[in-house]
Amino acid sequence: MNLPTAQFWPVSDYDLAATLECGQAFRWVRSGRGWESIVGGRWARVESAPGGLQVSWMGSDPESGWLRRHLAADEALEPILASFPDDPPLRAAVARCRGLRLLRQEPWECLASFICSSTKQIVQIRQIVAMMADGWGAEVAVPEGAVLRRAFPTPAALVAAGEPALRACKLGFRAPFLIDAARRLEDGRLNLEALAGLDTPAARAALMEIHGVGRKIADCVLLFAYGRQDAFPIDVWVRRALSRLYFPRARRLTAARLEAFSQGYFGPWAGYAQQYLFHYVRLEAGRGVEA
DNA sequence: AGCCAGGACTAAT
DNA sequence: ATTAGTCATGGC
Repeated sequence: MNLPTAQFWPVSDYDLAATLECGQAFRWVRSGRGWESIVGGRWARVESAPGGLQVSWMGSDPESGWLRRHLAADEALEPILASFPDDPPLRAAVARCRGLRLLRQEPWECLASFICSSTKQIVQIRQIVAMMADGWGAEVAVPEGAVLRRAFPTPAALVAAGEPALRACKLGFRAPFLIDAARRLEDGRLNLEALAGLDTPAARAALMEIHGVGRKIADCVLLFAYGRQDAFPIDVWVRRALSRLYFPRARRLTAARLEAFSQGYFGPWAGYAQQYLFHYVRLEAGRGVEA
């Protein structure tokens, strides 16, 4: 009954550590030699194995599409990497981060997490998300000894929790932003499912109606939850990467300049290229990836 | 101890 | 149309 289903997936070019700890998602936690998380309200675990991934999830349903989709395990990485511009920065990033995949996240969890992310370190974002799940996430079935046992809280649960309770989770000034987002989903002013049917600029504009969601956070959601490769989040690290690697002697780089460059230069998998650059410069910065 | 973090908003130039 | 100040909190 309360037993997980296990499968081996043959997959090449999959670096779990890079994928799960590169700051695109915040709920995958180490569990022995692998990682576990709650994905779409279901407990899951993944571990690297010779020639692929050893995965398990809670329940007896052998249907694994939801987990394959989340982990992007069916995506061929080779053509993606081959599409990158052949320049020194990306060659170095691919050499260092090969096997990094973009996950396909639940839109609400992704949106809520990145609302919490502004001027926070990745390790802190993980803590905040964990506290919110512990506080208001629904219990899910998990195997014995599991590290995680609660789903990410629903919008209604966070509205009910209220701003003071969210501030107690160290959200600070982001607490009212998160509640604004949750209310918009509750009353239908924002429909995350409908965003899938909009083009990227329209979907971005819809997300940016939320107080506390600007261009960068909107692009994170578009890329990490909707797979929009024309979304290119530029945070402090990517800004540094772009300016150092591609504009080494520009004195003053405006956001508009960097955005224009990122839109034209990186090709059909620009979002992927962005994450390779992000992870690469953080690794180079020295223990940039949190413990 | 001080600087910085996967920013965004508002008000003042 | 750009720029400065502000917001909260903690890792390093």
